[in-house]
Amino acid sequence: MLKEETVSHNHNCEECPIRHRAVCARCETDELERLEEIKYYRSFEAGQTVIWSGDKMDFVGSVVSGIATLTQTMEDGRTQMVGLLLPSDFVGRPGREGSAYDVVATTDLVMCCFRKKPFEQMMERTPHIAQRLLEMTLDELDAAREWMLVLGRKTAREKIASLLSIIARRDASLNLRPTQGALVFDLPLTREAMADYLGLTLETVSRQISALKRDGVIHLEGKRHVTVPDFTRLMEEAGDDADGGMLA
Amino acid sequence: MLKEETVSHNHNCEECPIRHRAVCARCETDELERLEEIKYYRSFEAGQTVIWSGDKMDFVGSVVSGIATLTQTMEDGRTQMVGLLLPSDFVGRPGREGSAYDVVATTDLVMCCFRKKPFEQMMERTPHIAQRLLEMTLDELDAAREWMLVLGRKTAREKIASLLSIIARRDASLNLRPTQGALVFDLPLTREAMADYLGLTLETVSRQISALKRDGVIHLEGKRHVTVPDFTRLMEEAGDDADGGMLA
DNA sequence: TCGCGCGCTTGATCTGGGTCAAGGATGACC
DNA sequence: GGTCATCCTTGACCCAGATCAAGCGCGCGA
Repeated sequence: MLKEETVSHNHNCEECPIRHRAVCARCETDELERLEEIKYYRSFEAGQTVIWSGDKMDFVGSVVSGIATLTQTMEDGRTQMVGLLLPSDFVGRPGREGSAYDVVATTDLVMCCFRKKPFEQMMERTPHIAQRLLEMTLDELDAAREWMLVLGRKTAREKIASLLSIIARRDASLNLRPTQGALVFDLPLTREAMADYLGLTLETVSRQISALKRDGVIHLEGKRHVTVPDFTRLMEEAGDDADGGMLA
Repeated sequence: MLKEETVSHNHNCEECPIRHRAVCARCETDELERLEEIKYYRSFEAGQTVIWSGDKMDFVGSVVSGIATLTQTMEDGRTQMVGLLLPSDFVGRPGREGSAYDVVATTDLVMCCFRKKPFEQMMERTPHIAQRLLEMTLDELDAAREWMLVLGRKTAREKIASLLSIIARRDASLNLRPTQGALVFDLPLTREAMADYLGLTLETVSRQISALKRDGVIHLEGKRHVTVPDFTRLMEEAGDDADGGMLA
């Protein structure tokens, strides 16, 4: 099967693409040097599982490139995605042995990993890291709570529109593309993964995407390439205040 | 209308009932003394709003006694509860001006508050506070993600059972009541509040509670007083692994 | 003691999204 | 170029939970 590969040649932190957004964002040069000593890269192919729920995790790390998902599964197979990990997002929890979720690479994925023990020790000595991690965790908590509203109270159509607007927004902020005019991006998820994120079935996802296309809210090229001619319209379809800060 | 009251006589941190679970759990005596200088108590009556979403928050704090809820509301009135605040839980976010949610007291409530600015400054100088806050935030994130599974994938009956088991568990851990045998507790929420937590209507909540009663999973005295004769049975009804750690 | 309101229950009916089922498109590999 | 698998779409039907509606019971204020 697909074999995971540990990349040996260390990249330089200073020119890391996620340098300014990851856990290490606030670190000084000397702190970076110490981090560099305990870091290593790992690559995963699309579809590979990074960690299984319950497995012992001996590392924490950041997504450098690619996309991963955090999912929870019930005994009977029902699954719910509980997080979408984009570049700069943090994986793992200091101070906990096992992973609470399945982490799966949905695209080819590169992660910058730190061995957990040394990282935890560094955290104690390096407030910049703990501060940044707290800030990131609070942001994730906000995102999770926003998602609770989506899951609990929105219609299927609103759910799809919400997901599209989140992906569009994240994509735009990552690529620093100007927001005016049409937004264009690729869906990083299959219909099934979207369904798992939204608490729907893949059939409903497909139908609602078709409906949004029919109504001119989005435009599709192939199955994955999306154009949003009017972002405000999409926000309305999502049931959000149309003012919601475009610049995260 | 109900008037909020600022309690002036400061209680002593050392003998505070939430001393060992709140943000200050890790603080040394001297750190507590400094906290004590910037702290004050506020009381709210059942039904009062502590903060409105969007309002400027000039404090953060801990729930000392009573219960509050965190809710989000859409323009058309649909509302979703995104958090249940029990004694020792933290309210507010360092490093952010406004509140993202409505915070409402559902029972009479006492909070231990800190002015935000001084608290933020103390956090920088007192790693014990930041560490504890990170730990608590990570726990809340786990809870939010567990709730995403409930909202996205569980049936109405499973949702009710999940809520009951959470309340039972929290109640048991708070009151250090032994878990063996029947669990007994009072529901701190109206049917409507439960519906808002679970992404259901209050009618469905009522019907499912009646059904669980009819099936002997729970026993009701009045509308709020619940007896759970067999906790394992309740966990099964919730769709959870029956092993899920009883001792949080 | 009465009456009123709030929180709750229960019934009847409707409907959004799930389920089951049948293909269609695309791309990898032989 | 054909086969196969994966991902996606669309249709027909069904059901869990929403919606609409009526009424109960308890606590509180007059």
